[in-house]
Formats: sequence, structure tokens, C-alpha cells
Amino acid sequence: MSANLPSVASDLLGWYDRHARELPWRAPPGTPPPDPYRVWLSEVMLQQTQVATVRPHFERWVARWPDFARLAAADDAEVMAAWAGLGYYARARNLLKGARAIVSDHGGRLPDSEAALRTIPGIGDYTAAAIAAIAFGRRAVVVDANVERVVARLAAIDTPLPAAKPAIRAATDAITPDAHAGDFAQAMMDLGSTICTTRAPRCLLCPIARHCRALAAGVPDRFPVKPTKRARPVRHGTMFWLERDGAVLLVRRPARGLLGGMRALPTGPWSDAPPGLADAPAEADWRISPATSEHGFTHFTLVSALASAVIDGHIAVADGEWWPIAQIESAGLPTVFAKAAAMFEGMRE
DNA sequence: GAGCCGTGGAG
DNA sequence: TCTCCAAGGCT
Repeated sequence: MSANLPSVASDLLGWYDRHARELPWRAPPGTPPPDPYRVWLSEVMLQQTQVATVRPHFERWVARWPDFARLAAADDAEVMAAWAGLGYYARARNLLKGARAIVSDHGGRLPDSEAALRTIPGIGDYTAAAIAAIAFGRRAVVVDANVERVVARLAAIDTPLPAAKPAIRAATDAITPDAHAGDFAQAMMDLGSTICTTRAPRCLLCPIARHCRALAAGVPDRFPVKPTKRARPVRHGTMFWLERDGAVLLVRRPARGLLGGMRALPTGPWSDAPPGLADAPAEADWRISPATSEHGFTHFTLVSALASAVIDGHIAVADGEWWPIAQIESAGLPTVFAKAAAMFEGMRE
């Protein structure tokens, strides 16, 4: 790295003093750190999830479970339902495991070292560093996707990801100051999300533009270099809407894997061809809607047929719970099922 | 290491 | 409309 890089930190911190975003989990620049519980919760919610999506969930969550002890004592099903819509549901399972580990193994307080933090479920390299810096003021090298982008441009690192990660981490280490660790980390992330954006970076507004090698070369958006991705395949399935006395049959998905642990509509297998009524939850007079539901997951697109039936109480039904349709919003359905449920409800009238 | 794991916003 | 991808972690 060039010799002037340490001044990157002072330029960036000066900018952050003036432009830091006000966020419910954040302390203003230069003030004491916020409650570690709020830092931890926000960091987990923010994993692969944008600020605008997290904010309302965060507010509701801290009102309901304001500390580690309260969350550790919470009911699993309620926690999973509260996470509905946020995605990556393993985070909710790990959040609960994490809260219980903090209570049982750490006296109800978050440890302040990266190594100890990393032993807690749901906390990896990034989150451990972020918590250590933001909640405890420790110097830590915090590298998320924003920092990767900022630093890859700053140093014009042209090695493709993920092979570039060690070089990016070293370059980040070189510009990370000993003091104001939390502010520095958050300033880098604010910069990445508002100025040094993936597409069309606003270099004219950038407080560290004078240090940027990618900009000097005239190609800031060429970094970081990313590998090409495979196209998402399409998979087909069927969702079942089984109605009885104003209630609909919901099931709980297996604890692991896609949508693991979440309440759901019954589904058949997901496969290359439409599976029809395979694995229907009951023998019934199923009506297949002419409409289908489409939903994009991370690594495939699901196209679902919509099968509905109304039964009386005398028909044998697979396991599940009858949920009042009028209160379907409170079931905590993942978005893929909430969308389908809305379509089924529209078909009832 | 590479694949799995959601969702909504931006362009 | 469609593609890309975001405050990653786990296996």
C-alpha cells in the first residue's frame, strides 16, 4: 500500500462526522457505543439484507424482546414467526441459539473479543469483527461486501473474488485506525452503500477519491472483479390450500434446509416437471387454479401450481394446524407462501 | 472451497 | 421486465 493510506482514515472519519446515517441501532459518531444487544441483533439482521428492509423489523423486535435474557426465554415458534419476511431463516434459528448460549455460557453478556464472539452461533468473521469494533470499541478489521468493494477500488485489486479476499483484508488492515474503530467500520459501510456503490459510483462526492487508484485509472466500477454466475434453474411445485370452517391447514417445515423451521402451506415435491397433486395433504376435490405463483430464491426460481379444496371434518388430514384465515397475517409465513396465500384468498370470493 | 440459504430494491 | 446483489454463515 502507498504511504499516504493512513490519511484515508482521517478523511473518511471527517466525512462520517458530517454524513453518518441515523439508524436505530447506531450511536452518533464520537459518542459512547450502543447497547451490545442492539448491535448484535442489527448485525445479524443486516447480513445480506439492506438497511431499509431491516429497520422496521428491528424496531418491532427490540420492543418485543429487549435483551438477551428475554430473547433466550422466548418461544421458538414466535421467534421464527417474527423473522418471517426477512429471509435466510437459519439466522433466526441461530439468533435464538446464540441468545441462549450468551445467557448460559457468558453470564448474559456478549463477550468483547473477536475469538469469543466467533464461538456464538450465527456470528462469523465479519459479525465478530463488527461487534468488537462497534459495541466495544476494539480495533478490528471489519470486511463486509461494502468494504470489499471500497478497498478493491481504493487499491485497484484486480484479482477476482473470492481469491482477492486475503489481499483485500490486508489492505483494509493497513487503513484501519487504532482509535474510533466502530466509527471507521460504519463509515466504510456507509460509504459503500451511498457513494461507492456497485453501479454508478458517485466519485465526485467521495471523501477519499484522492486516494483511489481505480478512479485514477478511470475505471472505478471495474472493481472488484467478480466471477460469472450460473443461471438460476426453474423448479416446479404445488402449494395446497385446504380449507375447513374458515381455517386453512398449515404445516411446519423441517428444521433444516430451505425455509427450515418456518410455518408453511403444504407443498408437494419440487422438481423439474410440475408434480400435480403428488403429496396432497388429504383426499379431496382439488381445484387447480389456472394461475401459478412464481418466486425467486437464491439459487432457483420456483413455479407453483395452486391447488385448493374445501372439506368437512370427517376427512383424514396429514399433520398440521388449522389456522383461521382471517388471521393468516399473524401466521408468520415466509414471503413465498404469503404471496400464494393472498392469491388463494383472492380466489375464494 | 463451493454450494446452500430469501427477499426486495435499484437500474 | 429482468438481472444483479446486499452490514454472511454454515456445511
